Amino acid sequence: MPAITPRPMSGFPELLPEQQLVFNRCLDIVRRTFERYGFTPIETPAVERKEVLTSKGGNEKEIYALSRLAAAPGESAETEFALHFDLTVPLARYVAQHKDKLVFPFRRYQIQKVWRGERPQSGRYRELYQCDIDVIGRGSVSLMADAEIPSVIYHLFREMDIGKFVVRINNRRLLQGFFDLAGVPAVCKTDVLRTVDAWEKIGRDAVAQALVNKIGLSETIAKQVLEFLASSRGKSTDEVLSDLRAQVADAQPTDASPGSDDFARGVHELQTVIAGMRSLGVPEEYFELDLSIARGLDYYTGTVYETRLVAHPDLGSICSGGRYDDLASYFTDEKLPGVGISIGLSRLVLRLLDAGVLKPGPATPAAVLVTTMDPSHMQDYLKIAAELRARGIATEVFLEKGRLGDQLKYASRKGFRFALIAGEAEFAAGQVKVKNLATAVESAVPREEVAPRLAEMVQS
RNA sequence: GUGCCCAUAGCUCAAUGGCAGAGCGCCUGACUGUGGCUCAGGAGGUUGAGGGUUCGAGACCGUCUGGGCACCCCA
Repeated sequence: MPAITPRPMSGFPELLPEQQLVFNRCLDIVRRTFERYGFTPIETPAVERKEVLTSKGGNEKEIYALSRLAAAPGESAETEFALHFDLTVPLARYVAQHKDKLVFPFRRYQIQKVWRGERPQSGRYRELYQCDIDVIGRGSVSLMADAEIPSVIYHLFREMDIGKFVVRINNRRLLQGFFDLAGVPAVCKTDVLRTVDAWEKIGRDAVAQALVNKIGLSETIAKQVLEFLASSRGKSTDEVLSDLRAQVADAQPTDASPGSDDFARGVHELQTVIAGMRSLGVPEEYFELDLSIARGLDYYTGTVYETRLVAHPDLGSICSGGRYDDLASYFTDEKLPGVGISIGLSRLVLRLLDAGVLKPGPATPAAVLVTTMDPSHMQDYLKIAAELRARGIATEVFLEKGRLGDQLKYASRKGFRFALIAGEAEFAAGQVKVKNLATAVESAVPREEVAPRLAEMVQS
């Protein structure tokens, strides 16, 4: 009997090799796309000081702290560190700490695991990968950065081949301005945004009820808010924009409704960002102006994004973010505005594997298995493998003893595309047999041409 | 933290309170120079744990542990 029975740890996903390869391919696409837009990588420690992590009023119950298993007498096993639960807080600390050495606008990407001490459920993990990009300015950041972000997302998910998706976009300033104009009390605006954000989940009627009963809006104002938020449904982007411009013209700024400035500015921002997205090549059918997108987090001040898979709305938002006025107010007095987005890659890839949208392939990164039918020729097998690797062909040599049948079985189970077979007969003839494992077709190749020929075959 | 549901072989699941099983997977052989297919065989279980009811519990009852789902929050 073994001393310890291995058990899965709920919320800490781990993958089989064929799944891990799919996951890593997605990671590669994310990284390549980020770099194609000039985002530069950074990595921060898995832990931060507790004071840093709790600075934004993060939910302390969901933060894992670091402690030692034992402490010397009189010492505490506690440490001042805890695991980061997102990458935004560490980024804020990092930028504030290094701002005099960084070049602004600072465009960084960060792909790391984060930890959340919550009860796991489907698609909710306690350890997960986040992939973040942000553009951070000193004092200001161009609105065109807001347009670049959805372009990155578009190209990234297209390459990942995960089916049709829609980046939904809105502007918080516009919403805030509208709320002012509609007479929503200032203290309620955050609550209204949060409630509105649940529209998709609980439906229009429930939102209406919550606005009146929980937040205390008057029936009239609640109705006005709801009608506005729903007014983008089923309309083209340009229709919504022209409706909004008409409303800007109607809204006369008064002391009673100071929001008209914000409203007008929000509409203008949205318009500018959408024009930028179009120039960057985001097709019309992959984005959507949706006035009901609010995002629950309160630090967003302008553009906000959410991305959904059309065929899998149950996944929720697979990628979301927005613009904020001040990234690091807890760590520096200097104003550092920015815009960014975060992809929850663990949720995305694991759920897509589960749903069969992404299909696991081979359980090996190698394309070729060199079989070793005749151990007395082991040195030849190793040389062939070295030649293949020198040409960049991922190659494994079957190093154990085994019948050829067993070696081919190993090859097909692991999903190699080609097996090289050579025994006494082939060596005598100066040849090597290349077997395509999918088609079972074998071809004899002169020994010295093996590497170039396979390079071609692996390509196609 | 609150509520609901679940726990039998590696996986998916059967078994009226009466001998713990099937399919898939895995291993071996048919096959010492050819994988997938087929056939034959094999391994694998303290029925999550420990109590109670009973002549008898995988099943019924309560306790613990683990897991899933919803709320909360968010990726």
